[in-house]
Amino acid sequence: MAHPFLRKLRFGARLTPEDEAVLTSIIEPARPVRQREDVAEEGVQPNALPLIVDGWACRYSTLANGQRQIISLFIPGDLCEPFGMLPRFMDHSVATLTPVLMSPVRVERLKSAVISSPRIDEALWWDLLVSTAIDREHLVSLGRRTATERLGHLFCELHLRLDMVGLVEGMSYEMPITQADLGDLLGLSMVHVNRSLQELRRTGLMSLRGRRLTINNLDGLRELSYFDEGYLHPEGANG
Amino acid sequence: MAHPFLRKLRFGARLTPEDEAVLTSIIEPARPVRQREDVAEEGVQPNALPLIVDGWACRYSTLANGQRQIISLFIPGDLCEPFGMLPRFMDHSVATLTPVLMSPVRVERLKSAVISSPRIDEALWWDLLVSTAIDREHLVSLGRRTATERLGHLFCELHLRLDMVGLVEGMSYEMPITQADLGDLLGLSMVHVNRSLQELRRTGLMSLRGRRLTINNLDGLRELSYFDEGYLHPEGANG
DNA sequence: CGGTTGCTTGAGATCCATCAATAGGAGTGG
DNA sequence: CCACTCCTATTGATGGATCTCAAGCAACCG
Repeated sequence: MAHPFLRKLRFGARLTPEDEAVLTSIIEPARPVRQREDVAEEGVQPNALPLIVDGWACRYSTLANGQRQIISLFIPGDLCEPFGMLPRFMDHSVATLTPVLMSPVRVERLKSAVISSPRIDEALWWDLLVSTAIDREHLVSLGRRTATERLGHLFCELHLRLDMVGLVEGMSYEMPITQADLGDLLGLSMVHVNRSLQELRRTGLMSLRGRRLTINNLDGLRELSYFDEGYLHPEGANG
Repeated sequence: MAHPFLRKLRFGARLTPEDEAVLTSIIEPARPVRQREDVAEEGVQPNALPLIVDGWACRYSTLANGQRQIISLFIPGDLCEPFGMLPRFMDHSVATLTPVLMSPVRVERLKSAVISSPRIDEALWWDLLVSTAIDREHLVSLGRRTATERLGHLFCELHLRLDMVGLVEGMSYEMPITQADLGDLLGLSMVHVNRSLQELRRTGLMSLRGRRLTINNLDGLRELSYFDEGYLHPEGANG
């Protein structure tokens, strides 16, 4: 099975076999990172971007009063520094939520890949723009959706994102993070996440047993949470 | 007085007089846009980015139930499409909040300016990265700050952003948007914005009479709202 | 003036947080 | 295999934060 990074980028541009070979060659061997560990940039390599191969991670911010807010959620195939190719300043921390396999991607090799192929260039810009669109939709959730709507919207989004990298089986997928993490992601308390999940289960639209999430009624869940897949651009940058 | 766009970019790189001349030359004459009007990209020009010269605008999203969430707030000197130089898809609408003077900036002229000077390149990347940092901090506010904290944080941020473009006099500045707009920006109801503003006034940290906001105790307001100016990088990309 | 827009206030309901306690499961060491 | 601990999920009770509905007021503007 193809690398999740490749699988995802195929949605952003029509990559040729040569493009895929180039991309594959710049992904260095993955190394394990333990659960709940900060991924300092140097922890990987200087001038290298952490690419998730397996497991989930996040970018987060901590307020002076100790509250945590997860800003972005990263799943397999995601670059944890989508702006990595740009001059950048490290504003926020990146941490794993589960055990993670992570490959360092060297910036200079990524840059030469971009120069070598306009399709790779297109695919990486598509990835960056989709990442920022996800963050914006996240912001809309925090501002205007109720707890159950936030959860429903997240699960609809994850259904599409995980499907792009081949991690959906039928209508179900692994959801390996804790309810406390969901709270930090969605701006809710852990207790309220728990109760809202129960309410979602009661509607019958979805179920969550153990770490496996199953969507029983996709259209219903989308309607409940005002989900419109457009922002994920699964049809590519030119679609 | 220099153009607000120039004033701001000076914080991002050490522009030479030649750089500034190049930048000035690509800013086309400003045209007025009425209050509360959508700024369709074509409304300005194809392949041109709306640059705010005077007045405030925003990017927003509307949910299926009619609720509005403002995603980004734009003040003089801001490009309403910070990703403008990239291939992009129009996800969200841009609208004016006040009467606005807006200059179209042609993408191809911006690109050649970037190529002509590494300092212009640096300044524009700095601007883009600060814009996204602002959006992230906004997300943190919606997720984890109370109503008064959100307002206080916003006013601290605006104090710095407006100061960069010369729109702060002493400790006060014009705050020309309505309380309903503040609600849509901060994920609150108009009524609650009103009451939270009163509470902030009661603390004496700031006051808001008419459309003029005055900060009486900057450190106090920052502490109240967990404001850390770092994300705005007023010292430049290399600071 | 009369209409519109924005601001303010009151009352009541709802959503969500906090505090506290319990239960289950996974790992760990004896 | 058992006792222990830690982590996660769950439940109840209560209070606080915020929303909604409704009304009144002030400023501005044609």
